[in-house]
Amino acid sequence: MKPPGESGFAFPDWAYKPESSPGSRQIQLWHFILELLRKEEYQGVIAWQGDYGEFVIKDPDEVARLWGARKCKPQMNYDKLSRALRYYYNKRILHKTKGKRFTYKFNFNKLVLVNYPFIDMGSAGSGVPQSAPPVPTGAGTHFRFPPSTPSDVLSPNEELRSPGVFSTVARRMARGSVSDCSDGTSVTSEIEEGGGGGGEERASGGGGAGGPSGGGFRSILHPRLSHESLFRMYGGPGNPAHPPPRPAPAHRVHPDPLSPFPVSPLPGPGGAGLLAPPLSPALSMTPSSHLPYTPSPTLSPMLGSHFSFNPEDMKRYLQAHTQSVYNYHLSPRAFLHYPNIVIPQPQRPDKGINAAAGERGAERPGLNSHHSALPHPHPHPHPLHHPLHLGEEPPHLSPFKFKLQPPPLGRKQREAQARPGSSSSGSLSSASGLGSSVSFSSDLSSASGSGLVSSSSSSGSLSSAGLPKIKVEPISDIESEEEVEVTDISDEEGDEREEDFDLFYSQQRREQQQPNGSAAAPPADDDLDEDVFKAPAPPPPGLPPYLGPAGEVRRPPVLKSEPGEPAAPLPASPGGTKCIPLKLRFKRRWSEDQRMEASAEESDDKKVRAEEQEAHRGVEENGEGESPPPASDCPPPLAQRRVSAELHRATAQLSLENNDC
DNA sequence: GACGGAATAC
DNA sequence: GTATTCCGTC
Repeated sequence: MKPPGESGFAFPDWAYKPESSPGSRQIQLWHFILELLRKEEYQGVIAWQGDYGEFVIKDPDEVARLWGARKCKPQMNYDKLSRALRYYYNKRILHKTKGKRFTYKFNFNKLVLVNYPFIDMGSAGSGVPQSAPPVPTGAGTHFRFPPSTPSDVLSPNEELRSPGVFSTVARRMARGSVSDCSDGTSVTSEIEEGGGGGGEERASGGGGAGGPSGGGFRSILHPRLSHESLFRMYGGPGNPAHPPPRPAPAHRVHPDPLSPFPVSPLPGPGGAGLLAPPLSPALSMTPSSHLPYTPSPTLSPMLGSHFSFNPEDMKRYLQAHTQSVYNYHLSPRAFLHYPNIVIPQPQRPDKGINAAAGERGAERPGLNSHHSALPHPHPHPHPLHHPLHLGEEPPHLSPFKFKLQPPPLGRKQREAQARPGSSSSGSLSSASGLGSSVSFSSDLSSASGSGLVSSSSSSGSLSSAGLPKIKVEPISDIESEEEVEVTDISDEEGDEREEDFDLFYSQQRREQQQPNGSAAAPPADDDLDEDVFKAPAPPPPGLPPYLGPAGEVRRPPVLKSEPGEPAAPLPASPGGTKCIPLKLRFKRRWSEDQRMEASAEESDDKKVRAEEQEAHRGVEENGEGESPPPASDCPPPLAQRRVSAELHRATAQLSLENNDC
């Protein structure tokens, strides 16, 4: 009905996109496996089995042969293929089901996050019970991982038998799966991009199955896509097939309207049904330990049916997983890859975040304490978690300031504070390291996006990726919970987890433990983090605080609790006995001035920021002239002039004062 | 059968 | 980076 480009995309493009598998220009083995798995004709050689995500290779040789054919490796055999599969263990894409021959299991967690970085989980503030209802996949059940369209989801009837769920492209791919090198491969590699090719629907495809979908996946693949794209793609819960690009929807940010869930993130008592999304086996793949959740087959209408890469499913899946993942110590790092991922924001004003909830280990199954795992450390209603849009974001669309959130606490701090019950008083609301950590990561992006991070004179590193220099690793221990049967990745996992936590916490600690931090505070002592979190590090000496007057913005209210004024170590009063460094004095003064001005003028953010930057620039020059200013925006002449004047005045004054010391 | 190191190809 | 190939080990 529709041109391939727009019609059902069933099989996510990324599965075949080179970009999705760096280093590999062809279909990846796991893609291939999935492909076979979903095709009835191959049920005889490979099929889903047992647990969710678990499959068995009934005919290793045949599978190998097929794989070999696809890859033009006639010499392929199960031994080799299995080697390849084993490599997936490390990547956590797969693991072996021990004790069962030729039986492996997908780790969809990994797959999803890795391949759906664009998925916005913002609406996930809602509460998807982390305990996803298991999908009863009886033997032979169709667990359609990849191929599925919204229509599938919406029409359970069809789902179980429509092989046609494959999009045209997918189908072609499918064909390719069995084709020999002669043409299959080439076709494969070509069409994937095209999407424009004619549609040859082979299997029962025909009309409905491939049904309309919300635009191509392709379009949203870009890691830096904005919410618009995302939501456009989703088409909103109500209308999955929403093709028309909406003009910069105002609700793009965590639009409740788009949330498939009720306003309240909390699964009301017994409200489970509502909260139970058609989760994929993915979740249950790691049912293990932490989640003594009770399977409730009745939860979702589609539950038993299938899980697919359908955006809806994926979204739900991710949301759910996000929740669970936090409880299970998902590595924040995983999210660092994807600034666009907006972690669910509980935004629940109430709350005492017993965040510790999110704490490792002790999970209360049915509970939603996990929400508190993602608390917004800031009281502000501000959607600080605004995903990074970098330059792409029209100014008018970004009514939010980007603020860096308190960096993560260090391990010690964490232990001290985030401990169970983590007194940590409301202040570090965060308690829940993870939640914050995540938001932190996204904030990082923001910061960098604002040009506040890159600084270092350097090239346009900013533009290149828009991402802060964060050392990211492909690993995503999304799975802190491994099944018993899972292969041994335990140690590595644990370590990573630790690390991840540290990453986050140490950042916070840095900020928190350095009352005297703002001005001086080079990354100081934080062990392992430095190399990982380059960007968020406290504003380098030469850099202006993120925004706003130094005194205000820099230190998040939550941290404010004690003696920790930025310039803290120094007497609050200018006339203090101590000798305040020129720089600091200036800063303070400047802040004051700014504040006054601000109140008087209500100048907008941008301006202030610019001014501030200017100011600091001035400081640098006057003072120790440390690092070059972020070659960023050019402040409005007006402001600049004013700033300049102000600067001079203040500087002079300060100089005088300084002499007293 | 399963695992994983090492070298290598792409 | 993702396989493929070999191969030794359990």
